[in-house]
Amino acid sequence: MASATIRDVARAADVSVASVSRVLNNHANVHPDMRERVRAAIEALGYVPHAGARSLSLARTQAIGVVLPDLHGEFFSEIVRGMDRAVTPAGYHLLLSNMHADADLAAQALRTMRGRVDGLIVMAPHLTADALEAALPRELPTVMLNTVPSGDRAGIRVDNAAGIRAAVAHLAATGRRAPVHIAGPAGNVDAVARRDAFTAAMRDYFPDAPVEIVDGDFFEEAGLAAVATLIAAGTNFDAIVAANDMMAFGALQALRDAGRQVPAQVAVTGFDDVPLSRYLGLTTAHVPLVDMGSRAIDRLLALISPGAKGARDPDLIIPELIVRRSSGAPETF
Amino acid sequence: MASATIRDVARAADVSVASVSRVLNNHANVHPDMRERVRAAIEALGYVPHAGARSLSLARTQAIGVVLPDLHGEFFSEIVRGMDRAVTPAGYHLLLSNMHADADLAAQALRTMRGRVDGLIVMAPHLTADALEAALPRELPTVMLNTVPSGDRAGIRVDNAAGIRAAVAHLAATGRRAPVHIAGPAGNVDAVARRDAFTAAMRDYFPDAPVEIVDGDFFEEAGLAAVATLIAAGTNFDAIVAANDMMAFGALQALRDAGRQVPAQVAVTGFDDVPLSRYLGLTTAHVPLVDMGSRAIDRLLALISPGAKGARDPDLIIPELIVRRSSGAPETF
DNA sequence: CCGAGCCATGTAACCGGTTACGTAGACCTG
DNA sequence: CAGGTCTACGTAACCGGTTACATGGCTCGG
Repeated sequence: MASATIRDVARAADVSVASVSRVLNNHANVHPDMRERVRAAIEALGYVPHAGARSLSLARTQAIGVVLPDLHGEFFSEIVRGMDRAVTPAGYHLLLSNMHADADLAAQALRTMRGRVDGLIVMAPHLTADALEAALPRELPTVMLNTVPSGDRAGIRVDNAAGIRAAVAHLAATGRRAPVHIAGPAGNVDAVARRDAFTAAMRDYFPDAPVEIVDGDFFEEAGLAAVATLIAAGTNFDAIVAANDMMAFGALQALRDAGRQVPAQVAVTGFDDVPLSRYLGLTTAHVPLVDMGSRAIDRLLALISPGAKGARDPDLIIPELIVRRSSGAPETF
Repeated sequence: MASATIRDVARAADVSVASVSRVLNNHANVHPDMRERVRAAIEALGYVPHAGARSLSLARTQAIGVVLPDLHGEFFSEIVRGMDRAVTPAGYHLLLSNMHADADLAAQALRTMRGRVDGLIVMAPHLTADALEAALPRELPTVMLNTVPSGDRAGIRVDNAAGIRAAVAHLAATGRRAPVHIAGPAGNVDAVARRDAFTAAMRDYFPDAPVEIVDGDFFEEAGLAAVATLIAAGTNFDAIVAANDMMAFGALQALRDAGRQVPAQVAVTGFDDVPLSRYLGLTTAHVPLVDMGSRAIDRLLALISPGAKGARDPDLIIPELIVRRSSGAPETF
């Protein structure tokens, strides 16, 4: 009861496999009679071409690999959604794979993509350029998302510094005195860039205030813990610049639990603008996540087939600060 | 500059391709010397096995296909996350594909999976059993998620009736008088089941109240529109049972905009318990989305390789009502 | 010292498609 | 009517792996 192959069809229609293939792929110079015979045989046998075999022969899989740190949280799902949007109309599929923190496992994950996909989208904010370059297959078109630029690879990145700077500027403009930063994990490029940007922006906008930074890990719980730490230490602060939205949510909750009014006593800002932020009224640096996903795919497809690639989107995405009620804007939701 | 093949490695190590293959797959009876020679050649050439070719030969792709209506909203991302969790440790990949509403396109999407994946997870609450059965490849192990049961296919489903009934019972127990339902799209199995369940539950818990149902489509905007409709029509209601969370969110917003107090004047319940619900304090029928994804994969993997399949999870998931502040519980968030 | 048995390895067929090349016949042209 | 084109189709090689089977050398028991 194994599936019919192209040879079965050829036999049933009493023609050669080449002819069946020609019919399948709408080649020119096929006699209508034969086309009909083949069509009938295909129908009768319920034949469906074997994509794997086709890929091997054509050296094109019509699939593109997506390698992400993990699928946790809205951040990644939004990006994947954007990719899916762009990939489907182009007739490609998305092959998901998550890349673990460990560099060796990451390399492993990338290797298994060989012969499975036509191109790669890699998001590895937690790997060093060297580790990544060592792991990336040289021959595969690749687009990097929010990853240290490596060699001459194509990439799309968010201007972390601009986002943080906008948040700090906004806090200064609205009369805050002592912002603190909840940072992301140490090994993460984005986290580091945001942390550094915070320090720099503080020098510019709050030259007299001390630069207070609490460590976090991009998860909600870290936001909770950070606020607890600040309060326990008696730190003086009236604004929190979280390195991402999830930690900002944790901070909001902790502040509420501690009885501190937001935004009256403390303003809170995030980074990314995941969908949740709109609902919770979080001021945040908006990153067009869905768009980033689509763009990455578009770039990759252009790389794969250098035909009609349209206008090329910029490599650097400048986040725009969306002011919501967590930083004192009038209630809008 | 094309990638090295196994024959290149064989030539470089001066052995046969069979031997290289044996080394690659850790077969028994390979002399250590040869193993070393081959290893060296692999290293020198930077050889990486071609997964596509391997798949063709072994008739196993180590990939499983996931066919979803679309990737919009947290509902699907959570499920995919669960799948990803389960699939990675098993050494499989996830191949995403979205299935359009149109039955022909859906069939098309399913066909292109042939020879690409070892099994299929199909979520098609919007297709009829016939259309689906016609489109599904017969030879491919398949698990259906929230889809009309078709033939003898394995499937995992949510007990829609139980979820709605629990919500209605809760509203009755907390003294509500006139609940209304915001239904999902007409062609959707889940939506229909929930709608019917609402009617049935109303008969049991509110025998004297009229059964009021407004049409929706599972999107947030429909929730907004539904409330607008109800208010415009002057309908008397003090509770809203939305067919899913997103519409409940829309309803919450519309109620707030209209100046109606939640939960004092109107209670609101949802269905699914997407992550957002916890943040917004929405009472809802909790569906273990991540879990459902993992389970579906586990079931499928068991189907693919009938070895040590462990305890089999139940096919029917009974949602548990999580009471939050939207229906009058004390504020917990 | 011979044959059985085992070990390490090579040869070649196979997985299921695509396609370069060859060819037989139809048609045209001078 | 010979020779050239064009059309429709078949033969077989190829994509890059895996593996059944064959083979040659070794060890060992009788």
